[in-house]
Amino acid sequence: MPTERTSAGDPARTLQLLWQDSPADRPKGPRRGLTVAAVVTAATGVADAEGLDALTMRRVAKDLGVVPMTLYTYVPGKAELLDLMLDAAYRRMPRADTAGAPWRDRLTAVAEENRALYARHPWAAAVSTARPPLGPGLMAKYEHELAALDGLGLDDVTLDACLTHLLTFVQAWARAAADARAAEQDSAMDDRQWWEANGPLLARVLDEEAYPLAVRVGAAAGAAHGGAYDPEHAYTFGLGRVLDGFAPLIDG
Amino acid sequence: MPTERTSAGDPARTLQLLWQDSPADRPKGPRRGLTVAAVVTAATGVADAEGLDALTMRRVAKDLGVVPMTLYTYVPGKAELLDLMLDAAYRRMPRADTAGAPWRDRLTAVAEENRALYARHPWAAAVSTARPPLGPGLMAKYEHELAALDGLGLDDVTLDACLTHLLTFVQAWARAAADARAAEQDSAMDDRQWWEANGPLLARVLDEEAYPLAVRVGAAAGAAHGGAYDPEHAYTFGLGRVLDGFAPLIDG
DNA sequence: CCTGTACGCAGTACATTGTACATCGTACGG
DNA sequence: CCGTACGATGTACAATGTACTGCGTACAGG
Repeated sequence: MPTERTSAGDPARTLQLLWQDSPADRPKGPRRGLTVAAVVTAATGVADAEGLDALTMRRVAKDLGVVPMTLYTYVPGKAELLDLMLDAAYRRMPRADTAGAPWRDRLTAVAEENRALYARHPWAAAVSTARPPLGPGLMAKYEHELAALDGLGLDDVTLDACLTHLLTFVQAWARAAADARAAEQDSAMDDRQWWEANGPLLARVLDEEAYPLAVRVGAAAGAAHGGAYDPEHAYTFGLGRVLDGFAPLIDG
Repeated sequence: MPTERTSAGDPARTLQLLWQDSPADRPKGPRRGLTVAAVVTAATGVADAEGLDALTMRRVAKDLGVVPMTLYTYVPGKAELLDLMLDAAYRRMPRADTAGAPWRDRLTAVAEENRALYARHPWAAAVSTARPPLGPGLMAKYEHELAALDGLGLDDVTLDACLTHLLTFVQAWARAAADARAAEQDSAMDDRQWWEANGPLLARVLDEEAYPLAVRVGAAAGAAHGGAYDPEHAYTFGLGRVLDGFAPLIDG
């Protein structure tokens, strides 16, 4: 099961698809029953509703009423389809204009936009973008987010590093939240039930003398969040730390 | 391809394996040719050398000179095997004693220990620990890392949140670094070659008027790191931001 | 109008995965 | 000395991405 990754296909073909470089309709042959956009939309629908694991070529084809192999006349393969899905998702992101606002508000807005992206498309958090899909969606997103950090006195390299750091935090958080939801679904146990199932067993082997801090802090954290992982708290706390981490660079 | 996840199996059985609750040898039947530890070691070796994708039950069995199904007499399934692998890796982590050192040094040491873990076991970064393997390795790790943050005036809930934030950063960084390496291997192109392949094609469609910041900052960042993603810089910069983010909470 | 050809669509097929199931053989307790 | 419990084996299945092979369609040139 390879990790899902963008830009795993042929660069030229992928870029052509991303920028729709060839609107030149082929006159020969039977009429096309679908469009690339329709395939991307269907695939996104599957991934949104049932996760990346459920995103199979067979499933997308079924939703479109065609046989699996038909998809391959629109898209070179699953890797390129993922690129198209992600760039399209980027393209659809709302981009609030926060020009003139304090920098913390501007960066908070960027974080929120990304959080909303992952809320709408949880699968997007799981995709590795070591080599991003170089499409119009990513470009618009990058330009917009750089603007939120521009003019604060940071040099370009630091500016890029700050943006990467912020986006890495939001993505890591989204992954953790999605993983928690997935674990809950797969095990048919919520966090509380899971701890209730493990706690007594763990207590039998766990030497409280050996792990005093773990027991004390673990209990406190568990009690504070109702015994469960609390994504909301992790996000709020983490974003605060990230912004405080930027302050020395920006405020001087 | 489900996301790799810990604690996906039966809690009771998993905990028993993790804590080796039943050293009671069964007298009946043929002698056991292997041990659970041998299976875990072999599996870790495969994952270390060739990544999680290459970690298949067949492959581990082959390395051990047995038929795939034999593994199932030692381990309930692949999910539990992953738990054992991860907890064992946690158990083997060196834990430096930094008592008395300044808090930044102590947290830097924790970060370094985790970075070393992911350097030795890149697959560990990819495993979701939404529900961690509750074994002796994790407990020792948790206790040790809490100690690095204890006594700084943080309440227990904040202490736990800070540790989570730090570990999330290191893991996210390790994932990015591993993804970059994997992309390089799979595509047989390093970052520079990839950009050389995509750059000219991208230039044809990319309107520089439309994305001035992206072009400017992208060029600057690319030039600074030799045209490639620079994990070392991302780690150093990111860890600095994380620690600066804690400063207001700790230094007051 | 007619026909050749290029191309969209469909069906079959294969390698790879985790693991359920049934079978076989071993070696200790009585 | 032998029954039985249990470890090891081999076969089998469902799901996946996608290569390959046809089949039929519909436009271009005559």
